[in-house]
Amino acid sequence: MIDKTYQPESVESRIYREWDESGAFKAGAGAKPGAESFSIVIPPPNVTGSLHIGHALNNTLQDIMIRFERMRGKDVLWQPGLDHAGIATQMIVERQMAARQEPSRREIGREKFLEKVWEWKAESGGIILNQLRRLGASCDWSRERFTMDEGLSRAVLKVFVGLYEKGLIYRAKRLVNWHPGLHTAISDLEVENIEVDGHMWHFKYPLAGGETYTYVEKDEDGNIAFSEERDYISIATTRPETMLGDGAVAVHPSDERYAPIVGKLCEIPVGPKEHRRLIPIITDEYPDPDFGSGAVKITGAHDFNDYEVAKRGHIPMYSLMDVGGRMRDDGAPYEDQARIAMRIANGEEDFDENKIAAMNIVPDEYRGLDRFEARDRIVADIDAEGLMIMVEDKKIMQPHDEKSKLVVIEPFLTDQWFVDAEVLAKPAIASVREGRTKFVPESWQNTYYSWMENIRPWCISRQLWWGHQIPAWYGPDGEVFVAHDEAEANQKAEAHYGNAVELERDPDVLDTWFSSALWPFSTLGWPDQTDELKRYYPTSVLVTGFDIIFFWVARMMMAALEFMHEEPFHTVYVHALVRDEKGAKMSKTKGNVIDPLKLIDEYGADATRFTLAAMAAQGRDIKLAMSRVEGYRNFVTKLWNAARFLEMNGCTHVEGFEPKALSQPINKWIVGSVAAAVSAVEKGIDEHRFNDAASAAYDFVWGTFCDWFIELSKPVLQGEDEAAKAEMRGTAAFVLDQILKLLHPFMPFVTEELWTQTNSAHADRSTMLMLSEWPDLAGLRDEVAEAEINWLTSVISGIRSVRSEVNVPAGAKIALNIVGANSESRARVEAHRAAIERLARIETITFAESVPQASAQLIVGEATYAMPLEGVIDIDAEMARLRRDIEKLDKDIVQIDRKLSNEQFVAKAPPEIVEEQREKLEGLATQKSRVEAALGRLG
RNA sequence: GGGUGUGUAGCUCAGCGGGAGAGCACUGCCUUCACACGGCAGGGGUCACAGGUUCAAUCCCUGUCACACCCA
Repeated sequence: MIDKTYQPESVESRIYREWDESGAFKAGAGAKPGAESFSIVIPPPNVTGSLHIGHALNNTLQDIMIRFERMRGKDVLWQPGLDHAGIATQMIVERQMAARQEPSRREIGREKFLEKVWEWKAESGGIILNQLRRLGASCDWSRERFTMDEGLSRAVLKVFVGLYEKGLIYRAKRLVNWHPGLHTAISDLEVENIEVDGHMWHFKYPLAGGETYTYVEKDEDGNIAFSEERDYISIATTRPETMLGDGAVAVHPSDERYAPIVGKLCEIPVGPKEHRRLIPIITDEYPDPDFGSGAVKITGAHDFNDYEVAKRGHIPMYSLMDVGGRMRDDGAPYEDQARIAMRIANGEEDFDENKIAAMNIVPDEYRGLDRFEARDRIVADIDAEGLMIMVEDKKIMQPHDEKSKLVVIEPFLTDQWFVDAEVLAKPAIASVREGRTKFVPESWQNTYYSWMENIRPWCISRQLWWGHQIPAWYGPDGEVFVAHDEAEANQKAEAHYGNAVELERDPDVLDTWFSSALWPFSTLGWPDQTDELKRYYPTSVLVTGFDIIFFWVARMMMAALEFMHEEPFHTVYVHALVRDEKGAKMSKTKGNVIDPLKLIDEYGADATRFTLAAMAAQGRDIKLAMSRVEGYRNFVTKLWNAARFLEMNGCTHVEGFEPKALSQPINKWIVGSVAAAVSAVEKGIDEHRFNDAASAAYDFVWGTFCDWFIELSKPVLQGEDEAAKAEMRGTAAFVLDQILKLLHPFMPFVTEELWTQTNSAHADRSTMLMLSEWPDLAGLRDEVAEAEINWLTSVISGIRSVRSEVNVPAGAKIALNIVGANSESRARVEAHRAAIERLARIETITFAESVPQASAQLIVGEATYAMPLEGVIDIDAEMARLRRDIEKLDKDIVQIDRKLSNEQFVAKAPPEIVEEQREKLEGLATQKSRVEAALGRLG
């Protein structure tokens, strides 16, 4: 006996365990012999992560496709796993060590520290994978992979060495984004520019030797608007502390205001007076003459734009800060260094990158200060000297670390490893251009192109310990040997030097995304040519949010094309971002996060999944409203109760049930309808229109099966005709089975539970629902039966509507007189007499010659359905109702009439459209005359 | 500043060249033997605004306004 109510919390974990223990999640489970493969690699969640609503959506959609294709008999693999999240994980473990007052990682050393990280991973890492289980995700857990696994690490090594040997990975001193809190480089993508309140300071940079010039500003017509003698050039900056590292002042070559002083020297107005550095005034295309004073300071080591200018102009790039963002406190005293810098500025001394890097030109009084404290001191010192022109309050874009959004990122000149992404991007762009990989919705390809076409070198080294250590060894003279392991490096070194030397391995690790980029093939065993690689690569579809198109999708495309020579997936389905009800992005700080686990606790995993699927319309964000979740929870209950009804009415499976051999129109109609619903769901999932698929299933189950079929079945099931009863019971059981299959990809738990509970003598329960075959119901549509049931539902709805509008008490049974019915309608009435009586609350049905006095009247087709309601009926209300009907019909008639009397329409519109309109007009006119006649009988 | 997307019922959203739809909310009626997490019936919209293309525009084009996101 099916329980009175469905309790998701008591069912879900048990069913999940049963699936798992039976091996139903395993790659290829349920596949038909020789089936084509269908594979998805999960976007590997972060090992430190926990399930948020975006994951819930992402994985629900994947699971829908996976379960659907598995039931269709394909050879399915859903590959799960985790990435190692270099920065986040290392931070968590370090924080934990600090909290326990244990020695720091530097004190215990790299090896011991990594042991601790692995311990942490074993204990508390990957919580999210268990949370995915609660959602019902049917991944092949036996194949779980981790980016730091031995196998995946081998893939990383092979890719690194391979790219290095092709010259696509190189080491260079470049300006990178530096995280002063973590002391590591990060990639461009890990930086978020945030608008903050800042200042723009305007300073005087005095000309060398007290020289002067006439500064002239002209208006648009070329007339002199302003003119004065100056002994300085005005420079504006938002980061005064970087002035210390200026290598030049640049103006635009066309800027006439500064033409007299180009090539001269000016003084950086900070530091001990007697040793102030002089820097040249140069021209470059970069300064915008209309912005500020038109002159900009060039600090190559601390600004990305300046870096380019400095490279072009061979301007020295002085590094000012240490790895923690403090002003440098190393090297020789300022006085010595400034002297050398002066000779360089005067062209008296040559310089190279390394020589400049070794110099510390921070004046002694600022050394060791935090960058922001140094800023305050420098501003105060310049102001005290009277060289500050003004300070503006200004909104400035400040780079922050993308994760915490708290630490200000500094451009920092260091030696790092880079991938030459430009070369790798070319084939990856072509793959999408030429349609081998498609984005759904298509518009996301533009995002992909714009990123890929302007791609910059990818900084892949991180100054961390947790991650894949870079396979590069340095000889005593700094010569680099990139190799798969130390032995190979030693061989290479020996070949290079002619004798064995001591090598030192690069201490840095690779960006986590470097290993994630290999995910679609490294998880399948590459670099080994495994059976799985052959079966499941390339994967079928990648499901992801737009926010990692750059981080991940683009990089997987590049890596796969380079090493597999084939795209990693045919389709990239980009799903929506889940927002709160008001459309705001969910964030912990705003406190508007919806925890999917709480949703599952409260409404069940099925309702949670169904909601996400039903709202996953392409190209639009999801604003998640609780009322929707509640609505779909009700849907789960509805299904449950429908199954209970069938059970209570003996609707069990019939041996050898054949849906094509039914005799009763209701049964023919419902099997045809479920077939249509199955097609609609298939189409929706195939086209990644999950909301269409979900609503097709919902509408059929609730609106057709429950609201009509079950109601229409009651008179039969409770009647005397045993043959009709038997056919209906078999049909009902059959249709319920189809419904369970149809809904299973969306609502796996409740459907699996009902599949078990509706087991009976002749039911096909040879497998669990999860591994059962997807319905094949071709050829079940029956238009004759459909027309008949449509007629029946129109008559019943019509009568109900009339009753309600003329205020017939809901419980009152009334008489029905049918006038003017043709033989078809008469036959239909006879066939469905019991249903009409029951569902429309009719006492007796009779065929009459004329409409009785004081009747409410309904027109369906050619016949009039009269309800004599002498004494009960409100004649005025009935007349008003009929007049309203006529008015409505009139409005439609006028509209179509206008169309048809337009010669242009008749001449130019397609003939079938014109014909359709004519037929519609005719139908409306007939209907109108009948309603008018009905009205006439009352008046 | 550049780009992308979105403005449709009170709310959340489908539809996207030929009759304006769903869920929730709302109104009325119904404790009818699957389900009140229910049933039946109903009200509610110049489809942001202004032009244009078309026989025909919520849908295509242009512009305006508003909002959101991405990139500088």
